[in-house]
Amino acid sequence: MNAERRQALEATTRWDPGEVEARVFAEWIEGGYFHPAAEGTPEENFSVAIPPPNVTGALHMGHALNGSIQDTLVRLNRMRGRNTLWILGTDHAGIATQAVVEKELRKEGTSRQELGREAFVERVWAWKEEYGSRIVEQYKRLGASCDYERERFTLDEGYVRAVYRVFKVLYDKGYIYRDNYMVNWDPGTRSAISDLEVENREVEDALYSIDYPLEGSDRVLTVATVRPETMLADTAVAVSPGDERYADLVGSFCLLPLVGRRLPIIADDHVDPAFGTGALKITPGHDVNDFEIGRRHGLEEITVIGEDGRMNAEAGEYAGMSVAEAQAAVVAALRAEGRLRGEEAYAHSVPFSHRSGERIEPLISLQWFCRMDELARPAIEVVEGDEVSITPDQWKRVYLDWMREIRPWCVSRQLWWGHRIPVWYCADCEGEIVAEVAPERCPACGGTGLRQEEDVLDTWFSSALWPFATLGWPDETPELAAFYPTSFLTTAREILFLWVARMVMMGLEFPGAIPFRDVHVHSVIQARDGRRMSKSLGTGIDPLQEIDVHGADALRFGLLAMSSTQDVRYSDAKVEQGRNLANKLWNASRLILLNAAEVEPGPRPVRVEDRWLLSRLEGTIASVSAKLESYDFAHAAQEAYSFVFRDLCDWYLEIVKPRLYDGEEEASATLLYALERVLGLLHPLMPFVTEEIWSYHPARNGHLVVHPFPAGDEALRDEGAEEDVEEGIELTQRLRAWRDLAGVPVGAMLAAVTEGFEPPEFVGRLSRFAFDGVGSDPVASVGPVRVLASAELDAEAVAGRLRKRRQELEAEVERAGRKLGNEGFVAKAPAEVVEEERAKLERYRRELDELA
RNA sequence: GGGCGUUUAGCUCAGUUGGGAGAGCGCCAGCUCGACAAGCUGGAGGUCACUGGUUCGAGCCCAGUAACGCCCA
Repeated sequence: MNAERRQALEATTRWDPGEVEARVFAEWIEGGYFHPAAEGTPEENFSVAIPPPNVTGALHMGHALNGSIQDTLVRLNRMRGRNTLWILGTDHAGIATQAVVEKELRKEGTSRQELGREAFVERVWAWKEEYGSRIVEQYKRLGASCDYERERFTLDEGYVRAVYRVFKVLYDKGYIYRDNYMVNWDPGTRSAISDLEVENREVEDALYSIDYPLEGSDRVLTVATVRPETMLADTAVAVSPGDERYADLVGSFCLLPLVGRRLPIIADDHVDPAFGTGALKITPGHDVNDFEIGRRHGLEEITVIGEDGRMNAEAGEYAGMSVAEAQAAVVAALRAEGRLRGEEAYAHSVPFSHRSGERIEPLISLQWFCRMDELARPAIEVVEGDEVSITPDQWKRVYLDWMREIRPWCVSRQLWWGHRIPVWYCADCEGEIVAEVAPERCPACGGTGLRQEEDVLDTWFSSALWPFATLGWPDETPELAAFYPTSFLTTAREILFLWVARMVMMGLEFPGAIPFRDVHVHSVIQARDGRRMSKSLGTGIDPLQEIDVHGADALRFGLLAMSSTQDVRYSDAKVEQGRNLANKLWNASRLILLNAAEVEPGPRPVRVEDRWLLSRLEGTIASVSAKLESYDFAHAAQEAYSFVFRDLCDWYLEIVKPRLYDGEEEASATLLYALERVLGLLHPLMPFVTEEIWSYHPARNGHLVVHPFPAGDEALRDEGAEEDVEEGIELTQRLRAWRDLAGVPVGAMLAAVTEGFEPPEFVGRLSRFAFDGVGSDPVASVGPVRVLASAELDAEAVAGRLRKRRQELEAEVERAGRKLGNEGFVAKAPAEVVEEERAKLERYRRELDELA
């Protein structure tokens, strides 16, 4: 270390991440450490595909935790010498991105319709070029060691080929088809959305009872509905097949009020005879259940609400009204005709769009669907057989439950931004052509009047191909050969179905292998008050701001430390703990690096405490490694923290200081060796501070990011040393506590003797006791130590302390005695447990005797 | 309606196969001791949601109750 560097290290008494992080990150990029050659096999290599963030998005806490987890494992494996690829990129987020650009257009007083499709799509690309890299840049702030040279986007040219290939193959297999079917129509985005994009919420509505007169009779059939306006599209009334009240009516007709249409009265199992009057109006055009009933009975499907959310021409005099206006008008008309029997408050579950927030309008619409049952079968088997493991365990069941009940997926969206569905319609023969590249003429009739399907694919359709499309599939690229299947995937549970399940299905169907071996579902970080973190609620906490204040290492450590198998609240304290650990490590390193003699680092223990430290370090390395490998990040972080604070700093550095200042070679070599291993161990968790400290280490011969991760060295394990030093530590703490409670001045050196026990040297030094005491009588006992009388001791305080200790011991003797007096315990508990209890009792009795 | 999860110190959370309740933060008292006040030393603080059961012994196992949360329909 030159004089300038030395001076800088001396002067920096507090870890300051600000300038360092950007500089260190640039060094990593320059070194090309994140850009592996496409060599080796997926079994030898380690690869991860990032859950692609939305291109319109900004880094939030979910990304930050997810990124911290991935980067920790990626760095661990890279340091272990595996060829490691972490591929990143963004998805095009059809609805979100289109919405952002449409908003811009509105401000400019224009619209996408005015621009036309081609110009609009160009405009979105321009937006993407300008703002789309924001979130990628933010991942760098976190320290994420992704391969930024292999960044991908779901609308890249190559990626589009993958999407079209998949569409064509699934179409040819008959899985993808076009059908008039009931979909979740989102009036907000004017597009169909999938079941998974719908959220059901409790809503307080009114339940109206309406009398439908029976044909040729004075009787009426009363039905209940929360949507009276849809009665205009009623095509039947249904009752339960077993319902005796209506058995005679099945097969006859009633008349639809306001409209006058004859409605057949049918019997269907779906009707719950206990709900309302047991008679249900059937509106196949506007209700999911009614649609199913309608198809079973071959009912007419009438549509009275249009895609704009307004009543259409079929609604007659109500045409042009919004749904709410129509409802009011229909209710008023029914009341005027005396058909409204009742109205009561009614709470029920209503679907809303996750995309626009608007209430879903179930509509029959011509859409593209993908049948999922065949695709799901193998995806169920690989998880049942643990070929793909999902942890924590509960998520495996959730995945399987959903997969076993899987339904067709509506994959078309009425948008312009996305993968335009690769289907062309022939104007001449009305043929339907599916092709990976635009056909010039119709293969059936040779006609050239081809028109491409207007709709685009659901963004998740392309995201489902992420693990292999990012590696170049459908081409047989070196990347695909080297890195597929990927090693693991970590994600939030909310996209387990939306994304993870679909990746498994597509991976098995296309490259023909599972996309990843392990899926780890991480916790959701909630706001400090336990509410959901959300921009609209104003409860979000910005990870970049936390990085600005505390440093990326602190945030990473904090997030890992607070993560769990359940949801957790964001903990500022844990992030501060991370910051404190970085600072502690920095300062402990300064102590070592500025004072160590110029020696080759290596374990050179001379005293029991040296062997203790080396052994504890081995234990920590083994334990932290095992916890990281099993996705137990919180305990790994906790253990690393505790080793640095307690073992290394509170005890070892305090114990070894005099030898370090004396320039003792053995102590220096051992400390430098331990520091090297600690930096390696902590690097995956806190890459910046460890890399920066490493730059001052005399053994450095390259960046820490590719330094070998410390492997276990069983030869350094020493149980005896661990026991001896732990005993010394405990005694030191008892002596310190005794001093404090006996009111001894802080600096005073106390005289004492030990009986039949030679404590390690550091015990007396750190507790300020001189064990070579001569002369006066013992005035107190602390374990094996007899404290001798001296002027520093306040007799009354000492006596008080003695009384307190005696009370403690009496309570313990009483407790142990009672336990051993229990015949059941002595007879049935394992012998070793009983023996342990006897030994305790003995020890307490002895100390009590000594105090008397 | 079905399923899952949670309830432990003032706060946020750990508690492995049942054998004397832990951490971080906060709190109290003390400490400019040649790395660090983002620090050091010592301390206080818990009817482990509730009820019952199994057991020599339950935070942990079983049954039930309550509150909160999530997913699916």
